[in-house]
Amino acid sequence: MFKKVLIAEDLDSISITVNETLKSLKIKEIQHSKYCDDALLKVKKALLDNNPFDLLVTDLSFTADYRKVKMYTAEALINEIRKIQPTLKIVVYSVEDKSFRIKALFEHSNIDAFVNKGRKSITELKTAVKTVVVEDQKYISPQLASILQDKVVHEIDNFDVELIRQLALGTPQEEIETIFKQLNIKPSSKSAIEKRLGKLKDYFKAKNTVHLIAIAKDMGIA
Amino acid sequence: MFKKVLIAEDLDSISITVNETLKSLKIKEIQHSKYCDDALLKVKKALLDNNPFDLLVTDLSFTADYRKVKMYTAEALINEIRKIQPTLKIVVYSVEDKSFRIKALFEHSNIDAFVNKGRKSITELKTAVKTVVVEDQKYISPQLASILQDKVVHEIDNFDVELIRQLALGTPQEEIETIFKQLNIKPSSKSAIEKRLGKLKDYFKAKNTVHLIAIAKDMGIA
DNA sequence: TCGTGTTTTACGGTTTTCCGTAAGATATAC
DNA sequence: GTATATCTTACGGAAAACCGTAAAACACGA
Repeated sequence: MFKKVLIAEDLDSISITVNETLKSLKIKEIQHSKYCDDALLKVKKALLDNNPFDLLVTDLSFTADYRKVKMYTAEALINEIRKIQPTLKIVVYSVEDKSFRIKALFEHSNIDAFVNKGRKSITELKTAVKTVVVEDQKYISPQLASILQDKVVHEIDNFDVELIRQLALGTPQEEIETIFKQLNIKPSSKSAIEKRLGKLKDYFKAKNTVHLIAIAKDMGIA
Repeated sequence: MFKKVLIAEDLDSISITVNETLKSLKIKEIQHSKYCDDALLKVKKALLDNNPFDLLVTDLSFTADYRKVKMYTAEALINEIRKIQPTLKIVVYSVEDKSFRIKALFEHSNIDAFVNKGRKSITELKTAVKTVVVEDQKYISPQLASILQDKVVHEIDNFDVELIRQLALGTPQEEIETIFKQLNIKPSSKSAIEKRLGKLKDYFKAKNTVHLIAIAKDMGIA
């Protein structure tokens, strides 16, 4: 089928099964990293050795532990990888079901597949790998397919995310104005912030700002 | 070692490994449920058959899918189980690391062990099972042991939790007053609510209410 | 029953947020 | 260059949240 695959997954109970699954697909060489930083190193090394990986199967979030690392999310890892090996096929295998994050993965990180860890995800994972590698097409778990059409998600941009992040940090709106001016984020006026906040509350049907942040937290924004 | 174990875990990629792990501990009978509702039925059935389970190994959160079920969390499942088989040994195996939720499991649901899904959790899981069954003692993953001493968590009571829950739902403070009166929660005056809110902000070092709710969400309250 | 301490409620003033309106700035088309 | 639409900022009043103080209610022992 194809030769060299890297698994990035911190949970031992999952990586064992993923490993077995890939073996069953007759993959010759399987490597494994428990940390994003490790994974990046392996991708680099393989490139230098002129024997690059064909596929990366990665989790989305990596828990922190005693080891000091730079990257804690697949988004960060993929960003780095795309700089050195933009064509590497990437399958994300995660429990995450927040539309915002998944949509961004396809649109900004250019991943090839997203498989939702679930009750029958091993079969899905096999299908995803085949779809990506053999058919050279994209794949997303059927139960999540609809979110790619989700309009709301499309309408949130970096400004919104940064605004929500600041609010969640407890920054009062007046201070956000000065912070935005410092960071050169436009618009930055108090009025513009209030206005955008109002729109966000509309989108998410939030009764007030507190409610909005609670919703955003649940969706994985901020 | 001991005979009959039930695994409640919705992710196939994990349940396979847990199953193998328990097998390696020479357990004779292993059953498995992908839904809380199923798990409860199996526990009931085993009791009726006069051949009850000795141990439950369960995940904490179960994802929703097309199937309509009553329970989505181990807390709900354990509550029901405790009514019919209060002495069943319970090991929770979860990625959850929110101090509030874990502490409540030990204090209110009377679980025997909590193992944090992580990079070396399979070994931990084995230790936990042995500790609980052979030594008849409690077990918690070492990296989480400190949270059981966490003072802050101790100081929040039901009133605080309900208050935080309402705020996260976007209920304005004035409405919370009437809701509390309806639910017969005391105190209920606007002033009392404001006062307690102020204390919570102190405890959690929150700059304002929005910040407080963001922190509470991170801790697993509400 | 009274006194004392604690909890709960009431009230008022200040700050922050909310929301509409309008003026100013910028971009685009003609 | 001018008209038109859109985006950004400015302003002001209303609502909500914030915070301190004091009165009222309650709890409990003497």
